[in-house]
Amino acid sequence: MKAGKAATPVRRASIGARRNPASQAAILAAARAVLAEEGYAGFSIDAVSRRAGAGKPTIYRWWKNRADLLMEVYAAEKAGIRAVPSGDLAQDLIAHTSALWSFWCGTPSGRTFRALLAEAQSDPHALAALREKFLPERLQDVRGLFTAAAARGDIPAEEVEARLALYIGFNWFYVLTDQLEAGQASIPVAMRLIAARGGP
Amino acid sequence: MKAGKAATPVRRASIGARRNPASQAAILAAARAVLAEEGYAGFSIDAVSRRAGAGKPTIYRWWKNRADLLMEVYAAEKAGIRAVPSGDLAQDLIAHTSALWSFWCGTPSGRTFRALLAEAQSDPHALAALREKFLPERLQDVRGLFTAAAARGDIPAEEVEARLALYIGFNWFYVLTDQLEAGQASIPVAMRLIAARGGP
DNA sequence: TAGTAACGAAACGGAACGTTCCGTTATGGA
DNA sequence: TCCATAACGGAACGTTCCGTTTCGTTACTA
Repeated sequence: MKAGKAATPVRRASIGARRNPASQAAILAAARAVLAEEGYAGFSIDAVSRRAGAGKPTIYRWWKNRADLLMEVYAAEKAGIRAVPSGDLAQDLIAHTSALWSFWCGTPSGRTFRALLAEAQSDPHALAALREKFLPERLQDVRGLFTAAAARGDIPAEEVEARLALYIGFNWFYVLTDQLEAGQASIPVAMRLIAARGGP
Repeated sequence: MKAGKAATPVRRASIGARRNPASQAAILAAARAVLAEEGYAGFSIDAVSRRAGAGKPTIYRWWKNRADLLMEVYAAEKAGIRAVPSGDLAQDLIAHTSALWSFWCGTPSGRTFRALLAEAQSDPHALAALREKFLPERLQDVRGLFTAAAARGDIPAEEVEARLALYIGFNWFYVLTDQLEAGQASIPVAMRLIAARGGP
């Protein structure tokens, strides 16, 4: 058996004068598989095309570039990590971070996310999409934790942005250096600092 | 005049059976210029080779790959940002961060650093070099700020790693999203949180 | 003086990009 | 019922870049 051959070498013929959702699904699954097995280094449109048994034009019919495809691969996996404020910001942040890191380690999503950040460094359009669409959507929940804490008076409202930046950066540092496993002990300490009350 | 033509189209002939330091310097300067003008997207060995008037084998004679060259470009610029603990961790961090962001904005180094992080996402060797050599060297000073604060008893010694991670990530988030200009207001707030005393 | 090795230039094979053709397929409007 | 339409997979396009090899030239070094 050839290494890397998918369980779905099925080709999909045309279904007429409209796009075939089965092709979109097959391409997404193939992209996910390639990222899981090869990482960003092995992620190419050609590789995804071969793996999916799909033509490259079909890929570009659904997504306008690599970054676009990567974002949808990530979004398709980002399952049920919801964050509902409990009244204790530090505990909420610890729980959410643990869940996020498990998600990043237990699925191809950590690699997908790293690929996404890398892609944004060479493609200005990808960076804009990351900043203006992807991140706001993905950070909606965790931002809610901070605004809820500010509404309770636990943290100053004008410090939400800085604390959110601390939170995001903390996660990025560990995922980008591939140190999620070793860094778990830092989570509670860091989250308590981010969630610290303002005044003395 | 052609856009992007350097001020040094000088070719350097052989100086005998030994490597010519002038070639190394010209290549570094060309790499810096390409990164400044084109960013990571336009940074290729071919582009640097053309710009420097040097052959590609000469580049690979001095550096073993792109990441290696990028790291030296960064190191060659990282001039005199020294951090000496003053006795107030928060103030030290604020001062150091302001200097770092000015350095990243006022030179090609911000772009170089982004390129370096991107490169490390697709090249395992680059990631290892980043983690085990580049970062420890670059972070020596700022780590010293934290250990000095711990020695004074201002922060717990066992929290140095987590606080350092918060610090690094904070900077990475703003540089990777190209938001250094807009994010300056967050610096004092974030640094005070990172430097907060432990106990109540 | 003969040997050696770096120099710039050019070309290599391989991979990937994003696009363009091709013949096939099946829908949906006339 | 028929036919224009458009997506399908596949192949090939031209371009760019990688890292390496080959070449004639240059000038130290032993």
